[in-house]
Amino acid sequence: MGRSEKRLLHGTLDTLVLKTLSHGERHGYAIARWIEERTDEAILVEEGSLYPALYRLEKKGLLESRWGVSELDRRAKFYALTDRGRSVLESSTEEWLRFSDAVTSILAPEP
Amino acid sequence: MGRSEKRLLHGTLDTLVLKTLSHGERHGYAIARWIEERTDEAILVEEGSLYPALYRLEKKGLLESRWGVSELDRRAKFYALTDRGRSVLESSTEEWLRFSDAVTSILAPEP
DNA sequence: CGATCATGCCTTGACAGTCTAGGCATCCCG
DNA sequence: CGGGATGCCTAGACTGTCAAGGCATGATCG
Repeated sequence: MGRSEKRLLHGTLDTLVLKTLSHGERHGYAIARWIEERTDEAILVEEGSLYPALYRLEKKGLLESRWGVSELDRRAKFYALTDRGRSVLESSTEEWLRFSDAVTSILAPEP
Repeated sequence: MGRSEKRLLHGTLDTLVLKTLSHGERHGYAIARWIEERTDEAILVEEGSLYPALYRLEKKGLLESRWGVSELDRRAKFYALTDRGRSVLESSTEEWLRFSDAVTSILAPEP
C-alpha cells in the first residue's frame, strides 16, 4: 500500500513495466496485477499511471502493442519489449540499483 | 551524477535531508555537500531542489532554522530536526526501505 | 431479473517535486 | 581583474503520479 510511497514511484514505474515484459508479452491489466502480486501489494499500480506509461513507452519505441484476446476471452492490448526497450531496461536497472544503494547507504548505513 | 536519476529523487530528498540533520545541526549548503560526498556523487543535490525542500520541511514543522555563521565565517542558515522531524524521519525511512526492497526484488531478483 | 464485482481500456485535471537558469553578496587566488 | 567557491534564494517549465470519472463485457449472487 503506499499512501506516501506514491511519490517514490516517480520514474520507477517505467522500468518496472519494462522488466515485467522481459518475461514475455502481457496486456496492460496483467502487467499491473503482476507487479502488485510480485511485491505483495507493496507497490500498487494505478490505472491512471499505468496506461499513460504504456503510451509513453510505446511512443519512445521501447514497446510494441497489438490487440488480442485475454486468457478470459476479453479484448486486450498486448505489449512486448522491443530491442531498444530491452537495452533501456538494462541501463535503467543499473541506474536504479546505483541510486537505491546510495540512498540506502545514507538512510540505513551499516557500521 | 544523475542525468536520468533525477526523477528517482522524487520524494526521497526530504528524507535524505532529515537524515543528514539527524547527525546534528547544519546549514543548507553543507547539507547538499554532505549528501553528495556521502554518496560519492551518485546523488547530486541541486540548489533549486534543496532550498524549496528546506522551506517545505520547516513549514511542516519538521525543521527549525536560525541564522548563524558558517565555518568559513559567512552568513548561513542553520537547520535542526524537531521532534516531529525525528519521528517522520523514522517512518519515512521504513517506507523507503519497504519500497526499495519491493522494486529491487523485481528488478534484481535473487534466484 | 437486477445488482454488483472483476476484467479490460482510456482520459481529464489537479498536484507535487524537480530542474534550469537566473539573481545576489562575499572572499580568495592566480 | 577574473573566476571560482561559498552561501542564499526564486520563477517558470516540466514531468509523472493520482483521483475520479467514463465505457463495455461477462460472471455471480440474491
